[in-house]
Amino acid sequence: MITLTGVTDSATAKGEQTRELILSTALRLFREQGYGKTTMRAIANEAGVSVGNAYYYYGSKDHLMQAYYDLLQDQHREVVEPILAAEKAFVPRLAGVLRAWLDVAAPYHEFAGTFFKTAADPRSPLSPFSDESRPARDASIDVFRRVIDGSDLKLPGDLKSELPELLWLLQMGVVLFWVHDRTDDVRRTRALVDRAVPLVDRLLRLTRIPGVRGVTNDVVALIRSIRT
Amino acid sequence: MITLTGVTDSATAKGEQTRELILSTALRLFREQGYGKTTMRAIANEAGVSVGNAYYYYGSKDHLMQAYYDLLQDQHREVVEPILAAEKAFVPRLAGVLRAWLDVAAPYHEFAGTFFKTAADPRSPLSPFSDESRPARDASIDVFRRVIDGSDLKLPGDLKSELPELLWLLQMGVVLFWVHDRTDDVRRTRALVDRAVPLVDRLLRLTRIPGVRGVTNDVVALIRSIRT
DNA sequence: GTCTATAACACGATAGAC
DNA sequence: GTCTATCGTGTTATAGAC
Repeated sequence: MITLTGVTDSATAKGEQTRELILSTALRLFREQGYGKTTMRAIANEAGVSVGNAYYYYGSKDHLMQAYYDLLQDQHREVVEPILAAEKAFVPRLAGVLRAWLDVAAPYHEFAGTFFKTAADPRSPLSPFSDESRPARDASIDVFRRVIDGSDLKLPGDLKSELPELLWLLQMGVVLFWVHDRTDDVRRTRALVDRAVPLVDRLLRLTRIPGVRGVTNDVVALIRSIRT
Repeated sequence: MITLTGVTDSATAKGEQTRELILSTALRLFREQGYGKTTMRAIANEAGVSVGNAYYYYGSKDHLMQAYYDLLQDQHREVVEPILAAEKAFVPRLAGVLRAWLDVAAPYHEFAGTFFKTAADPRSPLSPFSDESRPARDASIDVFRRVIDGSDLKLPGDLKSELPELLWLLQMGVVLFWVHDRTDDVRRTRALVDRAVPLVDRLLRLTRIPGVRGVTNDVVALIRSIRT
C-alpha cells in the first residue's frame, strides 16, 4: 500500500491482512460449529495468531459478529445493483432486494440466530437501533430508498419519504421470520416474501382511495412523531 | 402443604419456598444492579443458598428471566380483569390492556432489554416463538381474544379470528419500543399506545370499504398460511 | 504499530458427595 | 435437596519482541 508520504505502508497493510484473516477464520468456525461452540482460543489458534492479537483487532467475540453483519450488508448492496438496474416496476424491485438478502445470508443461516440474540439487546452497540449502527442502518435504508425512487410507484410525498424506513422494518420482520425458519432452503421465508411483496404494493395503492387517505396521513404523522 | 395421601408434604413445600426465595432474590438484584452485573454467585449468596442449589431450581440464569416473564404475564392477566369488566368499547379495552402491561412491567424496565435478548434466540426454549413457551404465549393471546370478544367491534369472521394473534404481535412491537425508550416514565411509549390504538381501530373499520375488503382477505390468507 | 506468550480473573455451568 | 469443588470460556493483564 502506498501512502501520501510515498512510503510503503506495509505495517498497515499487514495489519489489515491479519484483521481479515481473523474475521474469515472466525466466520468459518462459526459456520462449522456454531457461534456458541467456537472459542476465542480456537479462532486465534486456527488463524495462527495469539488470543491477544485477536482482541487487538476485535474488542470482543460479539464484535466479530458485528463485522460479519457489516460484510453482509456490503455484499447485499453489491448483489442488488443489477436488480435495481434491470427492473423498473416496484414489485420485482422490492422482491428482488429481499430475495437477494436471503441469498447472501444463506451460508450463515445456522448461526444467525446468535447475531439476532446480541442484536436484540437495546444497550448493545450491535442493536440495529443503536447509534453505533446508524451508518450501517442508513446504508441499508438507502437501498430501499433506491427501490422506491427508481420505480413506477406513485405515492403522496409524505408517505413516500417515510417508506424507505418502513420497508427496512419490513425486512427486519423478514429476517426475524428467516431466523426461525427451519425448512429446506428457507422455503417458507421465500414464500413469505413472494406473497407479501405484492400485498405491500396493493396496500400502498389503496392509499389513493379517499376514505383511506385520512387514516394514512395519521399513520404517517404517528411514524414521524415516533422517530424524533 | 397437605397432599392426597394425607401426609404433610413438607419436602415439596420447602422446595417451593426455596424456589421462590431464589427467584425473588434474583429479581431484586436484577432490579438493583441490572442483569449483567448480577452474578449467579451473588444471587445464591444473597438468598443464603449454594450456587448448585440455584441451578437445581433454575437451569440457567436465563431461566430466571423466563420465570420473571411468566410472573409478569400472570400479574398482567390479573390487573386486566377490572378493565375488561368495565369497558365495552374496543379502543379503551385495547389501550387499557396495553397500558396495564407498561405499569406491571415498569419496575423491571431497566433490565428488561436482557429478556428481549434471550427471547430473540430462535433455538432457545425461552423464545416467545418456541414450542416451550406456547402455553405462556397462548395465555397472552387469549387476553387479546377477550379484548375483542367483549367489545363492540364488528368484523368479518376470518379477520376476527386472526386478530388476537395480530394484537399480540402489536404488543411485541410496543415492547420492543418500550425496551428502547429512555424517557421518564416511558412517556414516549405511552404516547405511542395512546395514538396507535385509535389508529388500529380506524384501520380495522376500513376493512368494510369494498375496495379494501379484497386486500384484507389476502392479508388474512397470508397470515393463515404463515402459521401452519 | 503489530504481535506473541502466558498467566490470571470472573462468571456461568456442572459433577458428584452427602 | 443441598453442598463444595471444579471446569470451560470470555476477557484482561503483563511483559516484552520485532
